[in-house]
Amino acid sequence: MAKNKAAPNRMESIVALCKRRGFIFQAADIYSGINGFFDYGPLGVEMRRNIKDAWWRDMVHRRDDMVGLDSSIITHPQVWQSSGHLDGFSDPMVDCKKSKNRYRADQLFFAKITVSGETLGYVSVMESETMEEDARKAADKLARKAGHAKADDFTLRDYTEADPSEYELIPSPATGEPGSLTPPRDFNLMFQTYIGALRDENAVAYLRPETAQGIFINFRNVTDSGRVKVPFGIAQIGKAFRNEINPRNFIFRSREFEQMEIEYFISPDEDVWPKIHRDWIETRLNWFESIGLPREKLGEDEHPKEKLAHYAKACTDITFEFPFGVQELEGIAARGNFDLTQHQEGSGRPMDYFDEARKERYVPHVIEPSVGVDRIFLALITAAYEEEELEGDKRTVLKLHPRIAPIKVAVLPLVKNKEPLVEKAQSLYRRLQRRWNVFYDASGAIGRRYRRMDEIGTPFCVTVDFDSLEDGTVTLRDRDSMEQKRISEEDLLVYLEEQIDP
RNA sequence: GCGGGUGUAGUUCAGUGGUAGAACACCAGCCUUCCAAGCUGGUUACGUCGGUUCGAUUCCGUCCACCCGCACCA
Repeated sequence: MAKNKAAPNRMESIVALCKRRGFIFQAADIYSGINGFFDYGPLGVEMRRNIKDAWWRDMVHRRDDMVGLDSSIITHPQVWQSSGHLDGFSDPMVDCKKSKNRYRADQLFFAKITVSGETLGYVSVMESETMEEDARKAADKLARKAGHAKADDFTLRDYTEADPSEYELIPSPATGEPGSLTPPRDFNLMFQTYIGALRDENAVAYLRPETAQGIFINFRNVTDSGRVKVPFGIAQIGKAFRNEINPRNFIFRSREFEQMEIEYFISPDEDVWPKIHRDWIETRLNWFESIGLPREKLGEDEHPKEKLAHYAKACTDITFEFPFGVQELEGIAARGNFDLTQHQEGSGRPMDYFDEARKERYVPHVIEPSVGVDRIFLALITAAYEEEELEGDKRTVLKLHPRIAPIKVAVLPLVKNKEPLVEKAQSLYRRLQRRWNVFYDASGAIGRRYRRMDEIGTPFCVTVDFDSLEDGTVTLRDRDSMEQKRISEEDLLVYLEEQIDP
């Protein structure tokens, strides 16, 4: 993972641009901010919508085998019990302040060592096959130091069972010295909340850490109410929340983010999933390319078998070369029928599907393409950002795809103190505004206005000048090439439609 | 969460134990017949709380946030 030396500066410039032009703000920055949360400004919200709309249109509307869903954010706790998130997301951790090592508290074992009832101290070992012997050796060593042959028998307990008074006395496995271990701290990655006005412990619920489970728990609702037939997919766009231990890299890893997930249900035959898995990888790569991510910055990272969850058949990440390194953009997992089976057991409701063609029942398997809106946003904006040198002049430009750009067209009267120009420009502006998010700007020199639009990624500028009053043509200026051509209003509309709504 | 660094207009930077200036940006007006640079005027800042002090943006501490490493990332 080669790191670009200029990367930090590039990231800083992009973050500054996002703030300056109203794409992304630090959340609650008037109160000095809140770590891991972001607010999207007037341009950011447009771009976000464009990403989601493009995804929904291409993955749902333009396919025959997909339907949508919007499930609730606050979710029944049993959903997370069944899915495994409740257990998997809440490991208490212990830090050694001296060695800077971090341990899972339930994997760190300790014992109080005594000889004839007299306390000598504590020993600690990491969970392993030989931990009993290791602890015995350490205990006897402690005993010999104190002039005894052998320590009393002892029982190992894990660190979560330690009494708070013992934290100071248990040695760190790294240093062998006590006093450097912190109390076990819960790293519960799910946001907890309470349903109802009273804080009743029985009313605990969770903000979803992923949208996918909302799809699984509605599987029967969708198959019972729609006319879907395997293979088919359910798509969902929505916010998800994770208590990331350390959010980093701007919006790349944040605590509140938005996912676009698909659960694509397929037959359980073993020869089926590899091809469909592969198809989805290709579909998604092509989609990324279609919205303006350069192919050479996209990559595939296939998880090795031994790193997969026990139920998973395969998982391939689509990666992207961010300024801070190559990172995961989308995960495409073949999850077998683990989730439906879990919910079938957890809820007691059948999750099987009757395949009319095959005249048999089965619990479908699933391919899960899962991507973050915010990560796509960051990928797009970092890929689009350019600082160009133009004959001693500098131009900052966001080369965003017209489909993604927050403002599609700027309408500019060449000068603003000539009434007929302003009138004509405004009427064109009103006309385009019915269709797209467009912008009218009359202030300042024309070149300055072009550059302002470059910086926020507006792909087209249309300038109304004195010839426009004579023959009805306008100047169309292209953001990337900076070239201009004259075009009639009617041709302009056709051209813009082709470019903006492919 | 640990270690290091940082925190002054929107941005990039000055500066001082006696409460601050610039450039660019932005807004208004004038000018302007196609690529940021004209004229006039204007808005905007010492992250937070506390301590020391007659007085703190400045010194000290706390918290918050950001950046860089490490760890973490089901």
